[in-house]
Amino acid sequence: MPKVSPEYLESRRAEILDAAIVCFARDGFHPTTMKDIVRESGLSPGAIYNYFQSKEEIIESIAARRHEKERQLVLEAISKGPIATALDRVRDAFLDDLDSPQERLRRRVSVQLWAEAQRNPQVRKIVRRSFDEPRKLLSEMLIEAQKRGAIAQGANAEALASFVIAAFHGLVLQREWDSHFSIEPHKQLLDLLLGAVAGAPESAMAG
Amino acid sequence: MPKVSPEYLESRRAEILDAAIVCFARDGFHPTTMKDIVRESGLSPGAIYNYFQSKEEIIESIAARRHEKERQLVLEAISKGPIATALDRVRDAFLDDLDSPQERLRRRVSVQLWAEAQRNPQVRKIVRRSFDEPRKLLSEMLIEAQKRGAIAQGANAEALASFVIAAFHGLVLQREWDSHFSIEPHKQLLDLLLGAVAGAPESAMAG
Amino acid sequence: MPKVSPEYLESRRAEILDAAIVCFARDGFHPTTMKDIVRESGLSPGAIYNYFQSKEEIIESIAARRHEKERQLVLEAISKGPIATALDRVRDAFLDDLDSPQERLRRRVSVQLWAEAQRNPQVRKIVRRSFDEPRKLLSEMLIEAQKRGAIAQGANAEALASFVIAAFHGLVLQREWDSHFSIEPHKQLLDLLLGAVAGAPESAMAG
Amino acid sequence: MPKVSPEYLESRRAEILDAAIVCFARDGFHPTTMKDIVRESGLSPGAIYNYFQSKEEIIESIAARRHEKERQLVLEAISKGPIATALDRVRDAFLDDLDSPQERLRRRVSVQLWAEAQRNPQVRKIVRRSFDEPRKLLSEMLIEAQKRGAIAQGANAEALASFVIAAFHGLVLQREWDSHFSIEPHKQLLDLLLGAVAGAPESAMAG
DNA sequence: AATGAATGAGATTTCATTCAT
DNA sequence: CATGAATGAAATCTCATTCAT
Repeated sequence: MPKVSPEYLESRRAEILDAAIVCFARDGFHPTTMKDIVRESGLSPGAIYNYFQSKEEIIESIAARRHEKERQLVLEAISKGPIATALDRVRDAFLDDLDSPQERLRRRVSVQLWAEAQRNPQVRKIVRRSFDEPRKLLSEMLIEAQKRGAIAQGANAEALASFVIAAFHGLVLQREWDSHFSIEPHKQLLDLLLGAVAGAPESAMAG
Repeated sequence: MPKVSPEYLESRRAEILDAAIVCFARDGFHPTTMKDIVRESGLSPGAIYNYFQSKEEIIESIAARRHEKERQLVLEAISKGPIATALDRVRDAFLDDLDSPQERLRRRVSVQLWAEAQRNPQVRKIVRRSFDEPRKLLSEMLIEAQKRGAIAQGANAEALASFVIAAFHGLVLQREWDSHFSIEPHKQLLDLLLGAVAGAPESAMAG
Repeated sequence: MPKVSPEYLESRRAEILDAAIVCFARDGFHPTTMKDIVRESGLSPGAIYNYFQSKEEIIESIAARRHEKERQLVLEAISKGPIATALDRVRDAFLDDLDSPQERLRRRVSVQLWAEAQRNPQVRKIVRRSFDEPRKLLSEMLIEAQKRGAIAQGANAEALASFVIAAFHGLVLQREWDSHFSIEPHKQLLDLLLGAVAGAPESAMAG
Repeated sequence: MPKVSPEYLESRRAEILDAAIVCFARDGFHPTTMKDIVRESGLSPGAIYNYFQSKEEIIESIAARRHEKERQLVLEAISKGPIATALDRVRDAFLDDLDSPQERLRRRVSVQLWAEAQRNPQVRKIVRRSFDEPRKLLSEMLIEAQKRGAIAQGANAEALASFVIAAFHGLVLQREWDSHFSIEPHKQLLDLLLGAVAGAPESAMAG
């Protein structure tokens, strides 16, 4: 099976990552063995090592792909409509797929990545970026909103962006572990908070 | 030859758990070897196995201890002052020690536990409880506040409790991975949210 | 589709062997991978396997080629001049190229072959021949010299041939590993020995 | 099996090295698997790795032990008798055990070490020393002999030492691979050479 | 003839756990 | 109760070789 197209190679890489995600979501990075990934992917060990240098590199590639995916999600949500409702679109983009099985699988792996970031510097770098960049994008958007007067001048845009992201991450966890979880009430609370910020007196919001 | 006091036994167990936490916070559960724990604790492998049946049991004990600790934190915060300011006390109890090094160590292990819950049923049970019980305590308190009229009647107490906890969990992650993190602005946003809930019209809060 | 000249095939084989020698001289037979040889030769794995059935066959071909080369060296040195100075010519033929980089590369592979002969019967056969045949050639030459009276009658021609070869092999090793090595003094010692043998009383040389 | 004596540990190390030597002499370093060593030693893989960090370290330890052994052999031969016959004793010490099966095993491993020195820097260091140090010891002895007038003043002591060692190494190889090998004639040739050096005119021996 | 992706047996090493002392 | 050497199943990764194209 010689000289195949770059697209073929890329799709093989993706296949392997998808198989690995299934395994990692089930068992976590370390208890998952290469044999598990071999079984799930239907390839041979050697084939996998033709595409990735090590298990670590698979994990790091998943982290990178995940990060890129989220960045796109934010960027698209922001750009794909009137600026006034951008935050709503971001909110929906993230919260809505908390219920998609496919996405839950990936969110479980995100939780693994938060844990893995503690020991793997490469993963840590990507996880840091996955916190920093969305916060920056969101907070730029909020500053824009302030300029338009849609949000109180005194509001601390960066903190608000940060807080919204924190809430989202916390909800990811609850989606997994809290037996009473449902999305809708949290959306309303988020809106309530944003509404409150919109009208907040300066003193309440100083950074 | 045996015959030592139960207190001695308990303090030995605690020593081992403390040593394990140091290791787990650094490397995660699975990459940490029993040898690491042996080194950190200064005990021998045999000694450790006299107190715990397995590495899994150490992890589960840490999860249980952690859970119990948090439950106490909520209970104390609620009971140790006027009910009107209980939520403030809970908020402070949790947020303030996000900056204590000792506590950060333990929070890092909490992140590991979220990941581990995916594969270890025993840990999952404890993690579930650590989501459910605090939510229940908080939401009971909020319902109490509603009865007193301190919060709008229409507010969805359970969702609010849940949301506050989600935000806290998200902040634990940011404390670790976001390079711009500081607590204070988030406290203010939390207060803003609670203030908004207190005065919210029923329609905005229907569960 | 095949149909290429035997010369082409032979030159391809030689290319591969040359590339392999570079690798083997650097890393030894077993640590050298086929991938290394692929890289060094610029061919593909499949191409190499069209010329050799296995890595072992490459090693054995190198051994055979090496052996043949040395046999020629002795034969030429002996035949290319007056018999009286044949031994000098052999001596020079072998010692002089101990300083050629090309030849050092090949000598390094000879050392590998000595080691490999321990486990690979085919290589062992060739290595044995590479000890036996030159010894035989040399010793026949010495017997000739005895008949002419150039060497004492009592001299043990076979042992002397053997000893001269031993010294040469030892010098190959020293050339590689002894930091103080230089050829010239050893040539003189060899001459001194041969001179002594020429005039030795029978008693000193009985086989 | 806790807390055993350092002697016990040392003897276990030696056992492992002895088992490894048997395997290495049979198959060479790289084709020998850890499983082979496990089988030969009767220990478990884990046990072996309690004493050596890697297979490489086993090889290096064998090299070091071998080197030390030879150094002792030279030192003892030199010091254990009248200086006038020291060279004879060295000669005998080395040549005589070329026929001992135990020693042949070890010599086979020496050949492996010469090959291995090409790629393993640690082994190379030891092999270099095993060439340099004996040469130095021998040549100091020869210089002493010159001072006493037992050897011609003009003789190049260092080259002679070097040559004698080369011959010995070459004989190690022949012992293994030459089907006609026997020691005795070579001893006589060595003596003849030394005798010739003893009486050589200065011009023939200038370094 | 050439290519190079795929194979899969097998190599080295680790590590949770045991148990003789 | 403590020790730590020993165990051995299993993990990650390699690499000679094949074969569809």
